[in-house]
Amino acid sequence: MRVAVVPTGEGGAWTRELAEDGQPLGEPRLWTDLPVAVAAYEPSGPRWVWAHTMDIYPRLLAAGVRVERCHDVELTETLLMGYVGRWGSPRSVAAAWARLTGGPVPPDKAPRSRDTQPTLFDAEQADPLGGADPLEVLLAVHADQLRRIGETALPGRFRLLVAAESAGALAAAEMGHVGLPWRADVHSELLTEMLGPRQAYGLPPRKLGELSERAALALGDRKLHLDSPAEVLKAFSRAGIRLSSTRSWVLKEVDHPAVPLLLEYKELYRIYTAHGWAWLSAWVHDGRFRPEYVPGGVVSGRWATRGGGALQIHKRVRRAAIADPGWVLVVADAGQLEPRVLAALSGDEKLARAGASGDLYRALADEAFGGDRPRAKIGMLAALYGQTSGEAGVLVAALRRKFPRAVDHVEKAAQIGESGGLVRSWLGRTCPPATSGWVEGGLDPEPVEEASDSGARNRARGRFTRNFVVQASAADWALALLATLRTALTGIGVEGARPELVFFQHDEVIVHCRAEDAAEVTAVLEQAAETAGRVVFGDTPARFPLDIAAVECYADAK
DNA sequence: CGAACTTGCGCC
DNA sequence: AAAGGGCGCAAGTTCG
Repeated sequence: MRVAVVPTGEGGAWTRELAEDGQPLGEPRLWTDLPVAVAAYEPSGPRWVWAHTMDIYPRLLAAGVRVERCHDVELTETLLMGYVGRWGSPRSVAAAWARLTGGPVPPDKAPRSRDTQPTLFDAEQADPLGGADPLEVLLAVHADQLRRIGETALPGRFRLLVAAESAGALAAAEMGHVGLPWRADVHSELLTEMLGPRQAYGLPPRKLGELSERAALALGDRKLHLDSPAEVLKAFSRAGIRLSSTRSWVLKEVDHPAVPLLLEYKELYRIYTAHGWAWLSAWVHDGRFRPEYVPGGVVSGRWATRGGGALQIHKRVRRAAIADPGWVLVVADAGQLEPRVLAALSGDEKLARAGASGDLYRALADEAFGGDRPRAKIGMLAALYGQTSGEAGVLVAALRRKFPRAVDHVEKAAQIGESGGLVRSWLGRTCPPATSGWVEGGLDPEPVEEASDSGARNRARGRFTRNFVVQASAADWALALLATLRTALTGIGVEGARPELVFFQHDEVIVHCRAEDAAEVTAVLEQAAETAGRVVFGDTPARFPLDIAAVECYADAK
């Protein structure tokens, strides 16, 4: 059964039971309390149909209510509009309703920020519906979505995509709610160790000051401002060294006494600004780092975050992610995921078998690169990213001789992109069109470019679509893993001390659990990875094993 | 003055 | 001649 739910704006909710095809089964029901309504239905295992998980579910979690399944209408609308090449069209329920009824399509609101708490269908939103009943509108849009899903080329896969995307949104809200265990005291000590003690507001820590002073002196300008690339370039040029940029890989090639100082400064400065004390006080509270995940925030289906930079936690500060006493972090990452996904996508059984041996790059090296593993890896990544410079082109050619199906698959995706076409992930997530922005009713005209520029742009587009098919299909798999996992974990441990999913980053998950539950969690993880592979890719010889480590500290996992 | 863009780095 | 995908973030820089 499905149950549609619309918050009333005064803390209550309207609900209505639906059949699997979206047709209403009973009459609308008014509840004075949203969490009570949801908690009442949840034991019967419904799929909740609601506008936007990240609006509703955090409120439920705050009230202690967890749900198993949902259909997120906004995320689904985004997938469906993307499927027909209308990426960037407004995705709200009101917009979908307007398209359905031929009314004027309201633009989406600006992205929700952390400190606003908008309610869908509140006063501000009531207008776009033109007085229509919000529950009726939700029902109509949902039923229409089910119809449109049925009309896609591969409805079974698209249904799975919608379910996985929606389950991912549930997981995102749950992870934002529970947070990654984070020891602020350990983090602060770490910073002091690396940077020197924290200074008064605005002043850089001692070690940064010393480094920048020494680097500036070495470049012969005591007042040189290292944070300004332009100034640094000028200083090097005065020393007779012309640089294309101040990127660290460029600097590494230069023999000058200021270079090692500058490189060390850059690394420490990075940690200071991105993961320093300011980050700590903004994002870590009560022993947990609580980022705001944005499911579907990346066109490829990867998540984004809004603040906190949860998907870019610097390796050196992972030392502060420490399990609660008596608990452990079970860290699992899908090693070599993208080449394995490519094997499944392309039906390249030979590549799949290479992956089945464990270390895919090792097997690749033995098969096609005379045992040279580093070259095998570069060749594979070059094929995935479209790199042709240096040695890469030769390595891709070598790869292609032994694994033609896999390499041809990404080459084909690149060709489609270069000629202006769209590509899709395995489950049907579609890449955005080449032009920068779709506006409702037509393409945004772009200024005419020089012929040479358009060639470069087409090739860039080809690299994008080439990578999209693999990255987005890997995201399909990762979402299926997450969906399987969050359900499977509820059966482990004891009430009040269940394992909790605390982190997800593209191809890696962290489960926080009691030490005595770690073995069971590990088994469930392995099983979930297996299930995700089978559910998403069906009958394929490709394997998607997880590297799993149960550790007290995140930094010890790798 | 803030907005919008650029640079360079971190993660995958 | 060169040709590496996706992001977020913070500081610097430029623009209105």
